[in-house]
Amino acid sequence: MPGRLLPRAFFHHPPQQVAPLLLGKLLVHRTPAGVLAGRIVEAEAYLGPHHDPPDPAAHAHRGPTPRNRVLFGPPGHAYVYSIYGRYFCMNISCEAEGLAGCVLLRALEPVAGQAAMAAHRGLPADAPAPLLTGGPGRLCLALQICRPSHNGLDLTSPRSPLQVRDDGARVPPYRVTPRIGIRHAVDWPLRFTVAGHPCVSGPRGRS
DNA sequence: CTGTGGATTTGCT
DNA sequence: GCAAATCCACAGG
Repeated sequence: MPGRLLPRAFFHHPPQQVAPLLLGKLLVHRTPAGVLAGRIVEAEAYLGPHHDPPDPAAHAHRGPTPRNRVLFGPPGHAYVYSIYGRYFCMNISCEAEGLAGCVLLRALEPVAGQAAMAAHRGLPADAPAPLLTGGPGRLCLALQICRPSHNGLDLTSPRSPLQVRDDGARVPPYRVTPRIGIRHAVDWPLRFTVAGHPCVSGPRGRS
């Protein structure tokens, strides 16, 4: 397994602070069939309901529900939810227990298990990387992350099949933009993208 | 290249 | 009932 497991303290901060630090880190999924891993190149922060002003785009903004309860638990856990009935998206809980900030992982650069990722996505083995993991729904399909199996997993446990690791790569130069695909707070600068990376989602990897 | 609509979970009004 | 942190297929220019 490449690199060092990120400790819980890494996530014990507000999401707008954690999100840019996640750029360049590895999301690693150990499966019975092999390791699937990608480097994070795009992430969005969603603020908890304690924040002033409240973040109307966050799932947690109306308080805990059966779906979002892991956001209100300790930091460093996976929050996986289904969207539009077809796809899954993955977040990492941040801040102290009771504070429901999180970071949505929106795009990865494939690092290990590319052929398996392509198969999971229903694409030929030599499909271009952006089609494998460029987008929040795509990366969950490629890495086989779904609800309920992965929802609530502790990403900082050495025994967890799903981890975030640091292989020593520096945080790359990045841009800050408004978040994608939301209808509220559309101008809040909470999206962090690796500058010019082809796997960043949106038209032509919109910066 | 652009735009449109379908698939069908979850939770709130 | 409907809106939502999406992706894909397909139509038209």
